[in-house]
Amino acid sequence: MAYWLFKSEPDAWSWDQQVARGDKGEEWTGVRNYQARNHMRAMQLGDRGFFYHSNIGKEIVGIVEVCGLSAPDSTTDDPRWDCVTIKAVMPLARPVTLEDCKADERLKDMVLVNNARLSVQPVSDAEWQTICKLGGI
DNA sequence: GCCAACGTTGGC
DNA sequence: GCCAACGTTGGC
Repeated sequence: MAYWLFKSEPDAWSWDQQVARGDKGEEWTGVRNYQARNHMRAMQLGDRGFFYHSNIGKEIVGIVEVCGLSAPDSTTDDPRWDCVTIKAVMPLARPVTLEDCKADERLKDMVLVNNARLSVQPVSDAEWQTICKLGGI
């Protein structure tokens, strides 16, 4: 199983909204970046991801699961763009901030730390474990 | 609100 | 295929 990180501005789509969708999940529409799209195409059902609030909070707040494979993004007619569907699994007991990640030697290679602008990112097994621990899970 | 970093577009 | 211009993201 692979691990990922999904970024969202809570103004546009927040963790609370994601939780409210329940097991139906939510299509992760609106990604218009090839790298991010390619990550979504590589996702398998059951893959887990962190849910990160950008701009406001700048923290990882929860864990999501891929419950729908990459499919055409319904918000555009442009056939280049796909998206997966994700559902909330559980919140972190303690949010892990970007600052926390930058301060932790074990997380210095995280994409979140090094490539702020990529909205869908891979997370390594070790990084996943570290953040879960920091998050009180 | 600013601005650096980065990705995309489009003219050549 | 290059690269300048432009738009967007996101941390500060």
